[in-house]
Amino acid sequence: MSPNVERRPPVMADVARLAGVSHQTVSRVLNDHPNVRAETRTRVLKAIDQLGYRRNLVARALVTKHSRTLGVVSFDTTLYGPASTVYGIEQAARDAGYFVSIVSLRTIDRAGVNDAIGYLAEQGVDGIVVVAPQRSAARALDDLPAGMPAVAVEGWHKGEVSVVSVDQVEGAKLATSHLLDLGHETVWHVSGPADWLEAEGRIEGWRAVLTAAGRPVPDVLTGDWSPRSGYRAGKELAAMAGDVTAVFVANDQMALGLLRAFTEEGVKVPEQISIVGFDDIPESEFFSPPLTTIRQDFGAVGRRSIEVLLRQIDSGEALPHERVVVPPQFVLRASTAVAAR
Amino acid sequence: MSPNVERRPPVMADVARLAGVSHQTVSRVLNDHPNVRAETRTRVLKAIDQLGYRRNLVARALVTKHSRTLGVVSFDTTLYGPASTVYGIEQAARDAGYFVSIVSLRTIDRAGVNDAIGYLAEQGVDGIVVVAPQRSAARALDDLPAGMPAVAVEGWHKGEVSVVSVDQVEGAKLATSHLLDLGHETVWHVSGPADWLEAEGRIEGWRAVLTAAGRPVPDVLTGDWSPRSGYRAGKELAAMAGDVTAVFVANDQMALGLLRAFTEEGVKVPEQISIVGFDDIPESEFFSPPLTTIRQDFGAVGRRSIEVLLRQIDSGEALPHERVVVPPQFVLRASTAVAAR
DNA sequence: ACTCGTGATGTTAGCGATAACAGAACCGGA
DNA sequence: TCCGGTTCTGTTATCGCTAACATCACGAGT
Repeated sequence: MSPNVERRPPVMADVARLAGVSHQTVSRVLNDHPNVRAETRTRVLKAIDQLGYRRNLVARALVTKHSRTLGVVSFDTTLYGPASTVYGIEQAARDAGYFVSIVSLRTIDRAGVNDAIGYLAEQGVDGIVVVAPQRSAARALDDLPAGMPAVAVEGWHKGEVSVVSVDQVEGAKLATSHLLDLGHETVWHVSGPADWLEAEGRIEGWRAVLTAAGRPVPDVLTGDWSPRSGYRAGKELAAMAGDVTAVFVANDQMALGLLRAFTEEGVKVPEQISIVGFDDIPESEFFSPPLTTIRQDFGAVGRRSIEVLLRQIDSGEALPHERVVVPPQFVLRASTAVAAR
Repeated sequence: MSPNVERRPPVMADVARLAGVSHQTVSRVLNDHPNVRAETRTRVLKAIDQLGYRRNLVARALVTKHSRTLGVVSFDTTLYGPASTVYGIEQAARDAGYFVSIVSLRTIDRAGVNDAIGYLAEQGVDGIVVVAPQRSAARALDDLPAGMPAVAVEGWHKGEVSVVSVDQVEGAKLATSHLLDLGHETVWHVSGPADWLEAEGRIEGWRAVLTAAGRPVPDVLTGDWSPRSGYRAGKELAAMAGDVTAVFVANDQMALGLLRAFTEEGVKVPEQISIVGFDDIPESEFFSPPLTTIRQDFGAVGRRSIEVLLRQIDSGEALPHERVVVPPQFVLRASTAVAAR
């Protein structure tokens, strides 16, 4: 017999009625508008509390044109890199008072990324972060909805959008130089899949160092980031044991595969072959032997990308495109040693 | 000199004007309402295409009371388990035509989870998935907004909400039984942190098997899921090498730490000590030795939780609480062997 | 010829908030 | 005392869409 059998959540007007003010005053209290008498404010606050009122951000977004939601398009957030990046993005966004809506693509291609961006645009996000590590995905950024603030992460892209990424080339140089400094004649490379920009950057840095030092540049072995592909590459490399003394592997998971293959083939690391990985996943320190690697600060990448994006959103117009580069860090552990003579 | 210097995105009325129909007819076309003449439909579609119109889901949500967005509250989505679960949730949600808004907590406690749920509720999500592997977080589910469809994942909870999870107890039994079957006198256990429900379930299963077999139940060593904590536990265990012949470790990352510690201490796996892990992360197969472990199908957990949640949303009312259990799977590899006599 | 049902379309009224403007109360200074 | 300017509060319009109802044309049934 209660007057409201229909358990409708309270709206601003209900609060206003209970507090004996207009709904606009309630709105003012909620938005910290200065011109509200302290006594009125507390009365409103009390009413809000009493009714368990929560503001409806959908209605608010409709009139303000701002949803305080950011869209993130990513690829396979199961992988350590994307997962960490997205985590960093989400943390930074929330600290800035934004929500994050995520679309995680199974396969990545221009159409898929475009669809995702379209959905997010319909949903009214204020800006979009595209974690686009692949060339095909990066291209999708060319046809963003006009005026939509956006930033690409880990996607090298010379075009119409700001980019935040770890300096892959530099990281690869660090790894390769380290190995050369240890006295190795040359360094082999197990790379990531061809379409990935990160894979390309790492090849580039590796090749640059070898070339600059006048060393022979061995053929690249190509993996797919998985430990299994590293394992296969490891078997190949083990078969050439005499020739190969140093390998730069494009990520830590593949490096684990190499380690396993070498163990099976009786190749000792680092005595016979030195290995450097890339990423510094939490496991690397406990591989056997602990892996020398290049750390990527994914958290920083996430934070910086939100900074760039919010700057665009706040300015309200198209800013010149930024290019933020996060430096990689060399981590020395036990998988590398002076070349055997 | 263009008439619309102000580049406002087109709205339904613009489309209607161009197509020479009312905005309501445009709405009908967009929502696949049957009563629209084919010729009219194509005309509208053409106008939509011509203007590059996208519907405003915020306005739609305001009137329909459905945002077609689901909220996900999780903890540290950098970890393999949560990351995979969230990925599965996102995929399943999108297949069902829902967006996913994510809040990733840094530290997990009742207040934090409550805040997150509150934010999502304001944002107008149609339902909430809480990945609540800790007791403190699971309790937050008791004060969900009334009428909000919700499901807990990996959180054992006897209360007022549906739960989807992998059968931790069963997994632990599988692991422990395997070790006993191999002839080990008893099995030691390195567990996860105390507050975690999964850690508790694994202890429970392990203890149950030992007790049922009338074996001594050693003290539990407690870790924090990290490889480093496993490493520490490994050092302790290595010091008791003679007594310890089999260890069930609560996750694969800690198992890696044990492996490393044992390698350093010259303890051979599986010759001297057998190890079983939990999770089956992609790396486990390439540990040295490859790790025998218990696989959790996180993708299935994500899918099932969305099924349960959508069922609640679609029914429009409070359904009886479900308890969905996803079976774990035993994966035999090379880190376990028959007990030395 | 006159209903009546049905399909196709248009008109109107909100959804729940904020923006913009309007009005009331109160202040100090001439 | 009166006036102009702050402060505080209320009223109205609006965001872009869908729901509900109204309207109109048309063909079938009597």
